[in-house]
Amino acid sequence: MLDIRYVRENADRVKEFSKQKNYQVDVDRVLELDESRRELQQKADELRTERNSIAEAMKQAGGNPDQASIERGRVLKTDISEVEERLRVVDEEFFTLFKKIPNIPADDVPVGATEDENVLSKTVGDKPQFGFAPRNHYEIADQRGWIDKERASKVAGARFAYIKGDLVKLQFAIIQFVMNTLSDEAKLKEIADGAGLDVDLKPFTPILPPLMIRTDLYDAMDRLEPRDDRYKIEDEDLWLQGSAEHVLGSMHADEIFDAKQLPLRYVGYATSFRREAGTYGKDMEGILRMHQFDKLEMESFTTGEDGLKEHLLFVAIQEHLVRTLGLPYQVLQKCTADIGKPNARGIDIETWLPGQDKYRETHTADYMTDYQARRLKTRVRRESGELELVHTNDATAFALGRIMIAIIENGQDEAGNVTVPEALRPYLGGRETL
RNA sequence: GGAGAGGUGGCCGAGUGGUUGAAGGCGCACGCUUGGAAAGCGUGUGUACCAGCAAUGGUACCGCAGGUUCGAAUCCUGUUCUCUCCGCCA
Repeated sequence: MLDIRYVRENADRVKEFSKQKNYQVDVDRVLELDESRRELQQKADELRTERNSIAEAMKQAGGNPDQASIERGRVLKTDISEVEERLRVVDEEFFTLFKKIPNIPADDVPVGATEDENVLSKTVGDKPQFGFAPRNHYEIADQRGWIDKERASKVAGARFAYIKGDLVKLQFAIIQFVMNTLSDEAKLKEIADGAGLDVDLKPFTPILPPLMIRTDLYDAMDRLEPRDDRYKIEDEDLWLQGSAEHVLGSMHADEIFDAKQLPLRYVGYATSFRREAGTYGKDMEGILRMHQFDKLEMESFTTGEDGLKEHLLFVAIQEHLVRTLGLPYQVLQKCTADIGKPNARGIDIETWLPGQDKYRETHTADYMTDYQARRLKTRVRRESGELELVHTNDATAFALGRIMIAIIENGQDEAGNVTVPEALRPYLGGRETL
């Protein structure tokens, strides 16, 4: 959520940015409602002031009954509840509309109407050359007995899979590799230096979060909508999370950090759930798009002035991870229409998939400024004693399914063996191929 | 699932329907003291919204939502979460 004071003073900019991000919001109506809720609030305050002073006078009088005051008190009571009811109605409409206003994009976010207008900012690594027609991950996995979707379909339906054998070992190797990298200060220094970033080197704390989240916190994270893409737990006020971001970012709701505690960095491992509504028939082969997938996700809380640097650090970490696995990739600066509603800035990394002869999205980095923190009420007390909202960043470390697809397709040979990236070998008993 | 206990400020912990935004303690900040520190002493120390240049003032908040009352942290109802015991269970 934005700061309403900002909207009052910059209505035209807010309208313009909302349009650039493809969100239709009636900003004028929001301001109208803002005005009337303040009027009603003031009215309610005045009535309560009178009620309180009557009660005070009554108290001074030793609690003796005074008919006039009692009468007046009764009238005030109904007046107050009447004003409160009007306020409640206005508030409801106000917040419903106000929540729809997206975050303001950072200055350097390219303006674009669709994801086709994302800007390619760099391409890294050489695509592997094969002396044969490279196959896609599913063909290889099928041959190797790594993925069983037929039985998964019997048990759970479409977009589920049993991951089996060496592919499971590979997943756990990747997890170890990431956890070790991100909790190592020396590694972070190497990454930050490589990207020319002067940042705090505090390591990430590994986290295994809950996979369910309450409605109010999900909404405060601005990740509940569209609900069609979420799984609701029947008879409970709970949803399955769609990304560790959702349960990590909401972790410190209603908390006030001491400035010294920041930056606070987490790397969470979580199985994520998505209904993939509206993608029927898309990416049905293999495990590229599943209802359930495992993901390593970074999340951090910083001061406002460190937020952008943190975002850049996250992207540098993502690049480091992909590069260290020897995978070719490209970095895209997402345009206004694609960064997402709570985002001020967003970067995608697409990794080369020879089997599809395409780069496909494997990573996203989101910089939310204080947009999420405002509703979560996650704040920091500065040295001066001032309270400020924190800035939140989240970014994929690895979406395990997708990165394993990339490893399989880039590392394949004609026989269906897969070369293990060197960085992962220590976690696979030194094996060079799977 | 059954039974019971309890949610008060950064933390612990008082609280008889009105002098309680909230005792007391801890913590923290500043000052005094000291060669320096500790101890000791003193002062201060919640959040949000509204008005105001500011000082400040008003309102709300004692898990949450209702209700009773001139007046609710305190009484009533519902609800939620935590803890303990039993049951079940990895």
